[in-house]
Amino acid sequence: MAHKRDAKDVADDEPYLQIGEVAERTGVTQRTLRFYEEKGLLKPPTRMEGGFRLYSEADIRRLERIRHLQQLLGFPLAQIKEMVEADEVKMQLRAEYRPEAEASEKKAQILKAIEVTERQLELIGEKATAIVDMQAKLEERLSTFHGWLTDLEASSKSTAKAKV
Amino acid sequence: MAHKRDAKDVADDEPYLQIGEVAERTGVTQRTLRFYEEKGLLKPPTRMEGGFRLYSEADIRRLERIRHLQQLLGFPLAQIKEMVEADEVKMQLRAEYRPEAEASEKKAQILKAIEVTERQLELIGEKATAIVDMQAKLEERLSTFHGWLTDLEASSKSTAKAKV
DNA sequence: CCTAACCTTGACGTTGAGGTAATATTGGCG
DNA sequence: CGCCAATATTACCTCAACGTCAAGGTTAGG
Repeated sequence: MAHKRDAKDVADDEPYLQIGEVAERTGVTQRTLRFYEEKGLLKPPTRMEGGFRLYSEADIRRLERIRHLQQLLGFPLAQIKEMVEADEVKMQLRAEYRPEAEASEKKAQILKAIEVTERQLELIGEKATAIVDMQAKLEERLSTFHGWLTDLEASSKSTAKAKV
Repeated sequence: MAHKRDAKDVADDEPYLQIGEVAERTGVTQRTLRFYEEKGLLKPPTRMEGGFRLYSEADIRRLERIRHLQQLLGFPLAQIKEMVEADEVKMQLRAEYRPEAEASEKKAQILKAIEVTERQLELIGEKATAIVDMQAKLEERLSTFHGWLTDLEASSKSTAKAKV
């Protein structure tokens, strides 16, 4: 078996993962991880001296977010990127938010957050409504069919009676 | 290929369109039309003796359905195909449905329709719920931000007063 | 220091969904 | 009939999103 690494010379407290472990844990291939990095979807992770990538939990959360969005929305990676970046901006604001900051600064941050969130809503909005009412239509048809079915059973029963 | 059935002895009361007209009317390129045909998303349309394709209104509706689904769901064409085929089955049933048919036959048809519709729901179901609650979450965050903003304005007003 | 297992970059291959170009027919009009 | 725009078929090109392979560097246990 593989030797288990002692791969941390960064911060000993945080659990850093090498690319292979991330791949295994998330079901994403190593190639895809490098590819996402290349495309700017994942920020370049920290490395050990040898150059091996070391992913943080935050990196992994981001990765999972990407995959989720990709599955969910079927958008091209460029748009997925926009989405995750927007998330990141909001996280950032949240982290930097100090109640004792200047009001004008806080206001600016909140405005930014609002802008970003609105953009996200814009990206998914149309899709959401369309998919929902497609679903509604299907469900309606389904219950129509069930209705027909029960009608049918009822009438077959009555004809049976009529025959006797 | 053998000549399965005659192409253009269909009455010309129905408006048939050539590929170029379809392309123009729908915004889909000719290439894409042929491609979809190749992939089985569109059934081979009727042809004139020379071999030119002649599309019916039904063909066009199907095409538009395909494009809609593609936009909407972001599924691969293979799945889109499943979807439209399911639609087609239902149309078919609807067309063949005669109230004077045998009950057992009608029942079978309805059961088929139900099965197919359930499959369609299955295909979009998960996606629909996921996207909806993503949207909900975003909207919630948005209103939270707006809340913060009004809080902020309120407190700035009060400090202004306090200063004076 | 050696070696197995892991990782690196680089380059080329593949698949899905078409675009583009070349060549050959066809359809309709004067 | 002759001409030319529209169409058919075939074949290669592209772009995204990875897969795969090669050649070599890195890490840690023995």
